[in-house]
Amino acid sequence: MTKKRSSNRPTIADVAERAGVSAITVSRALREPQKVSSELRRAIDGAVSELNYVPDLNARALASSRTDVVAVLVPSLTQHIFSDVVRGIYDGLEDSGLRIELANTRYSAELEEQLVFGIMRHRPAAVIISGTEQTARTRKMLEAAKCPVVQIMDLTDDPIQKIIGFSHERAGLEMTRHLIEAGYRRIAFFAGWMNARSLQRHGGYRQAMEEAGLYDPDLLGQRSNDNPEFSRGSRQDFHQFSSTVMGRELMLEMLERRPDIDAVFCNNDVLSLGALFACQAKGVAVPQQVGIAGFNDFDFMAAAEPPLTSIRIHRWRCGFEAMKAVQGQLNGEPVGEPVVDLGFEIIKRASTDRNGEVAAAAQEAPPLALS
Amino acid sequence: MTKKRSSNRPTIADVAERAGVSAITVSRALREPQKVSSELRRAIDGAVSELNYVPDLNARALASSRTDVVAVLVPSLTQHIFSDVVRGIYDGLEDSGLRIELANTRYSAELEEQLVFGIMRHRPAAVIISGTEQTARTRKMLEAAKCPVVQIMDLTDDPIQKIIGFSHERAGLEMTRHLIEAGYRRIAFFAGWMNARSLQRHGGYRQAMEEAGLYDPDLLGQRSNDNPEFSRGSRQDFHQFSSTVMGRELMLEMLERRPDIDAVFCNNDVLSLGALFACQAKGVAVPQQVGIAGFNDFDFMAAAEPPLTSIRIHRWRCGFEAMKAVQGQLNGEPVGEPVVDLGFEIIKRASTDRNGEVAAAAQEAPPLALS
DNA sequence: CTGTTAGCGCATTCAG
DNA sequence: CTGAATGCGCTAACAG
Repeated sequence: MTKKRSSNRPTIADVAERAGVSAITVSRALREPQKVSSELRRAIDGAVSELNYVPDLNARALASSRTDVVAVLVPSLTQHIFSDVVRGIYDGLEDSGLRIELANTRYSAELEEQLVFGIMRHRPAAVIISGTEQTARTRKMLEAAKCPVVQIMDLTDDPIQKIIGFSHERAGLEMTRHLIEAGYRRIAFFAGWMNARSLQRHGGYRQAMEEAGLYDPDLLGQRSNDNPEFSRGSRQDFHQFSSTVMGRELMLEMLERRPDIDAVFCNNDVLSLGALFACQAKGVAVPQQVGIAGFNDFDFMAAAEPPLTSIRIHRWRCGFEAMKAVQGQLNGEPVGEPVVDLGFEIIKRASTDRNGEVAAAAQEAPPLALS
Repeated sequence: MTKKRSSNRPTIADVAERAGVSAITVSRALREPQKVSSELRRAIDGAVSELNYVPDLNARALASSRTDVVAVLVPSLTQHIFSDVVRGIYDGLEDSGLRIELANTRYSAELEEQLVFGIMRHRPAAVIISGTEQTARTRKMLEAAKCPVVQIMDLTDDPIQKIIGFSHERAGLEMTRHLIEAGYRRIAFFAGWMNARSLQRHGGYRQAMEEAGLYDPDLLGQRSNDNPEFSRGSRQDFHQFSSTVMGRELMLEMLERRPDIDAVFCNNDVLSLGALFACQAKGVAVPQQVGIAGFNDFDFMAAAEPPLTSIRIHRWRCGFEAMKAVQGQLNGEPVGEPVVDLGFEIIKRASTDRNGEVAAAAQEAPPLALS
């Protein structure tokens, strides 16, 4: 009878035999070297490299009912805001030996639920998930998972376990106040893709405008969300809805429809870039005739002509801290603060500098340091 | 004696008992429903949902020595070129039930080798990996893996199994020829982060320039690659090296050092955007005084003022096709063509339209009225 | 510090 | 179409 061993990869038993020890000693030498005498350790290491032994993590997962996979769910892979978050997560990995299973929820709570269900079958070591709009079933699965769960990129009083993010509403509020203080009055809001967080930002904008007696619902630039492309099967993603092209279109339309506007607050830097190009194309002076502000503070905002005002959010850090929180809990540390507010900063640049204050300062220290 | 069962999740045996069948029938009903009578299937489905049974994929992986994990390795998560590829890969997943383990190689072949080693311990169903610059050991591991391996985003005569991409050298060549045909002569090349593919693009540029007797090595704008930040532990990624800020800096430097240049071919659209802003800041007319071309054709290129010429590459499709190729092989289909060239398109826009052929009317607009 | 025993939960034979 | 026996490769729990 032939042995069942379909693959002829060496197993831990082969290593044990070769090193003249038992399998469990090999297992220990690999996972907790300090618990094995250096003599045996040397023999085992030798056998491992001679045999080219590679542990089977699936078997390990089954035997120990633990894995080294951290599941990460984000609504988009192409919006830099999330790719930066994901990069922060990866940078937080370092040499932890953990691995990332990344899932794309496409801003759909239903799809997210399906993905979480699939992920649970893997028994992940931890879950990092964006936002707070999980379905009831998703939340239940996550609560039942008995592993660290960290929500990111938003805030709530009622996190599943822990949430690390910032207030979109306050950010929208403060930026709008900045625009009002700068002297702008008819401030449009460009929405792009209206997800829950966009709505919060708009809520802040609305509050600030109402406080100042300036709110006008007509000053909203957006596209319908009722687009069949957003359905699950879509391959288009929704990325076209927060594109520079759309920012340009929205601005051209707004200049046509409401030529009296004197500023636009864009829900997304990418839109604000398009708005700037529209102004350039129409000969509209920024910031004198129209002020422009974005959201996220991507790198191009500082490089634009004129440099564009934005809200710097700590997206990289959000991912990084989430990963560190996961690792801490995996090491047995307590959960700590359930709500971590990373804050944000209003970065004032020339595009909203109607009175030339920033420009005056910039005379002394040019924004771009050349080599 | 207590049962070992640490977790009290239901197992396939519990379902079997409840449904009055054997475990293997449950297993089959779940994986190949058509091989089980509809009567039993109903009973099993009932038991599954009553018990809330969720199969343990780690056990399945161990028993079948197969997994549903596709490992994907890319050099960066934040450059849109790769986030678009990754999105294509995800869009290709559809309902295949496959999962993605995504790894970030940070443009380091050594890190890539370590990551591949780690991934192999998971016995992935397939591997999708960017480029052709794997180390010898990486290649060996991949060849030994006995699973589908697809390389992407480049071409080579000697793929590990299959490669899907396009020729960076030809793209560089054809864009440079376009610039020369448009009447430009002193054409600078902005490199940004000089990886293997950037070098190929530059090779194409150089060839075209030499053919025309125009090559001048002094017309290169780049930053040193010998930056310690690029080392493995870096949290900065190299993203600053292909940023809009850097494009602006490179252009300002070049205008200073070689005021005679009449065009720049940027290795990356993001750089070209910065170059455009630099021209605007200095009052340099695009495309009349200086032509600008990029690489990738990101969405903002069409929205810029003036719209920017670029090379459209099929990055989304590259990811999508790679995923489809993987699925095909997993379904037992042959590998097919080992080298799949997806090509590229030169997208000519106003920024290189020196003679006003593309958009005569669009250039009527008055010069930018910005400070 | 090291070894023995006994599974982890499922899928692969091969029978019926 | 269904089932019984067996082991995938590793590690937990105890013992020595």
